[in-house]
Amino acid sequence: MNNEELSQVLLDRRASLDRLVANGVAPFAYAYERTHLTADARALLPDGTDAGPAVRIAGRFVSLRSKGKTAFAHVSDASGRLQAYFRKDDMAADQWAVFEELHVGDIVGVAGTLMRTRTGEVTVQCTELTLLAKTLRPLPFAKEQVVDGETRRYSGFADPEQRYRQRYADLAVHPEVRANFYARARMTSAIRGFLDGLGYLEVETPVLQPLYGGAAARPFTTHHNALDMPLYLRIADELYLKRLIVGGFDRVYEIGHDFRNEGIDRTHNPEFTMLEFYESFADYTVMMDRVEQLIVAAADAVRSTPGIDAATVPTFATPFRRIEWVPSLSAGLGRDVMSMIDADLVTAAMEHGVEKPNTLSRPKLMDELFQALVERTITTPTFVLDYPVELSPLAKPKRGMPGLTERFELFAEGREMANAFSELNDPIDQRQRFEAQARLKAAGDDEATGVDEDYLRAMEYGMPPTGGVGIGIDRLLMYLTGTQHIRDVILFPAMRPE
RNA sequence: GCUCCGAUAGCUCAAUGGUAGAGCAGCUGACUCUUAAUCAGUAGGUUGUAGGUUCGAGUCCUACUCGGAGCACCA
Repeated sequence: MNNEELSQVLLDRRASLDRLVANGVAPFAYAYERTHLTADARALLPDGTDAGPAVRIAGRFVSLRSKGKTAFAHVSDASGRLQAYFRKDDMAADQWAVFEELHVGDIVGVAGTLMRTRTGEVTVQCTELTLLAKTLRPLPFAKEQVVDGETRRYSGFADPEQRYRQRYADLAVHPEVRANFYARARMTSAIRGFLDGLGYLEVETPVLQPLYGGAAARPFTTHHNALDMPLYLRIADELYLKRLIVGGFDRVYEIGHDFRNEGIDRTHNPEFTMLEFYESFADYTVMMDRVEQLIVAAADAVRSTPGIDAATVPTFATPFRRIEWVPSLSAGLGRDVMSMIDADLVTAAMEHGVEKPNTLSRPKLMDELFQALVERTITTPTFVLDYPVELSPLAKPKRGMPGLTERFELFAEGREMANAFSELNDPIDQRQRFEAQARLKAAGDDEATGVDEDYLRAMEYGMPPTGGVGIGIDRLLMYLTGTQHIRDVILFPAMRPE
């Protein structure tokens, strides 16, 4: 890009850079030895004290108020922000000359002693200033004012498109956005700690798979050149994790990305983070306990994250409410769903706003009705138990209830939070389920999966009774932080190219 | 994929079909405890892209691009 294409503000920044270089200042430093994070430095000056020790802090100028021969700025780092005070008489002439070239957004090191201003704010009185990185493009910092304890922003960085496309700028100017991602890391760390504490082994399984399975979804396809074969990006981790159960790792989990080639909206990103965990010798009732404890641990981790409003994070009474799929759907319909003929289900589906019900299979119809009549009404965390076998090709049959499986889903705020079952470990039954799926696929259902012969071979070697759970990490964090858009919990959400 | 809404200065936003503006940021100057600092001055634009209507288009029409909301899809 030549200078004629740059806007005036960008040209001004480059001119400032040129002046610094002409005066022998290196505008992009290699390192800075800081002694304190800003939050730790502030803690060195307790209430009632007006003078403190020398500190060296480093960060970005997020505000700058020049009064001629003095100036105040706020320096922001990962821990927060701290005011710095610059006074011409306290600084070497060449240092003051550097200061006069600085802009909001510049990254600096500030060395000086802690003081308290007339208005009571803890401040570093700068004696040595080091430019660490010159900003050549203005960051859209908002003016801020604290009114009644609340920070009000004026003319901030508000365009959602630009905030997602330039997440670096969004993060740089919005500490509360950074807080969401600190919360995300703390949450996954707490989940790992919880599972590790139970003796689970964290593993990694293939993302590129010759067959996709473990869920009903359209996959992304790709091609391996050397092998000259199609590969699919996984839609679930499930079938590989259960191969590991066969292999003798009796408690395994994976946190990783799944990929589904579907629409993008408030709750869907084409790649998203899934937690799956499998436990030998456990059935789905054990897994309900695990899920309850895991979600409580995740919520505690989010609640304790600095910058997160703890009052907005849900608290939970355990055990969670438990309802059964068939009776709750029958209650919603006002009649026994299992005795309804298909035509009656179509009629009921139309009454409840299901689109084109006559194109749907019986299990899909029932599922649509369940979503409309039951799922959307669930607010507090609730386990829904025992789904029809047609909807659950990988789950064990329900003991004493033909046609149902030992499966539960956890719902909260109308959204699915977890899906789990007593895993099917009978290879003969599993083959029949796969073949039913293969018939659906042959009939044009591109979400149905085929027969995974290798998985069946593994199961034939003997798979212990196993309980398994899948939890969407992004949606769990959305629920715990009260965010409405999945883009707010994913650092770089999918966007069309600019 | 469908419907509606939107795109104007670095940022946030104005502008009956009739000379494209403001605040902040920038630049120049004043100001040695400020905090949306203040004050004075100044500069900054192919109005998302391409066509069309019109004496004249930021504004009206068409198509396209990108985004938002909703719908569809997503067990």
